[in-house]
Amino acid sequence: MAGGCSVESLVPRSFYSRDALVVARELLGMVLCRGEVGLRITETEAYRWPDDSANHCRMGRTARNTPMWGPAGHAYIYLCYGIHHMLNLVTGREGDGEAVLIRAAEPARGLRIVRSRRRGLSGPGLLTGPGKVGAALGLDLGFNHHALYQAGGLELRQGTPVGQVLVGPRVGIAYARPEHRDAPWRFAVAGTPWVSHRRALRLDGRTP
DNA sequence: CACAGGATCGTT
DNA sequence: ACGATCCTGTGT
Repeated sequence: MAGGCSVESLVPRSFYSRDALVVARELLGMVLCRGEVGLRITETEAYRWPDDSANHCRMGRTARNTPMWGPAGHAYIYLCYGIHHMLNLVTGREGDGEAVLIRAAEPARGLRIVRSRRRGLSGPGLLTGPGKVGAALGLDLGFNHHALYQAGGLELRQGTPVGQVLVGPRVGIAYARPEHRDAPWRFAVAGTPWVSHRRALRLDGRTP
């Protein structure tokens, strides 16, 4: 009906069925759509399997992390600090516990609605942070397990190519083992203010 | 710009 | 108890 996002093609299921590191990088520039709102992804983090002590799946299967063990292309959403709904996209092979966290985006469509869901704010502070992205999309736990490759509800659509890519360590995982805490598994679009914790990022050696 | 503290609740 | 966080207030 009202979905002006549909001019871009849906990202197919096969896109997600690869290593979280590959998917995290390629998600940059793609557009998350829900109703009138479209958000162009500018920052992601990969949570890998099996060797990642920062992963919610590190302790094995629990009620919360159930979606991460399922098929790729579905949403894993969890409540952080009792307040924020964090959006992850499940990646890899079914039975692996891996996903990509969407950490930041820039508004592509529906800025009015985004601002209304974000206290009327303007500028990069609107969408630079995973809790902010969840709020801007109006997400809650009802979107857990949702298939992003199907039209309707929450969708991922093809966007515009990105230029150079920034890489750096993931945020908020000080508890992880050093080799995982310091691993450059965070990715961001270079040259845009719509990215969080930019200080810890550097230009990636091998960018197009 | 940097840092401290509170909010708030499902998960472990 | 503790978060893959955010916002506000205070100080440089």
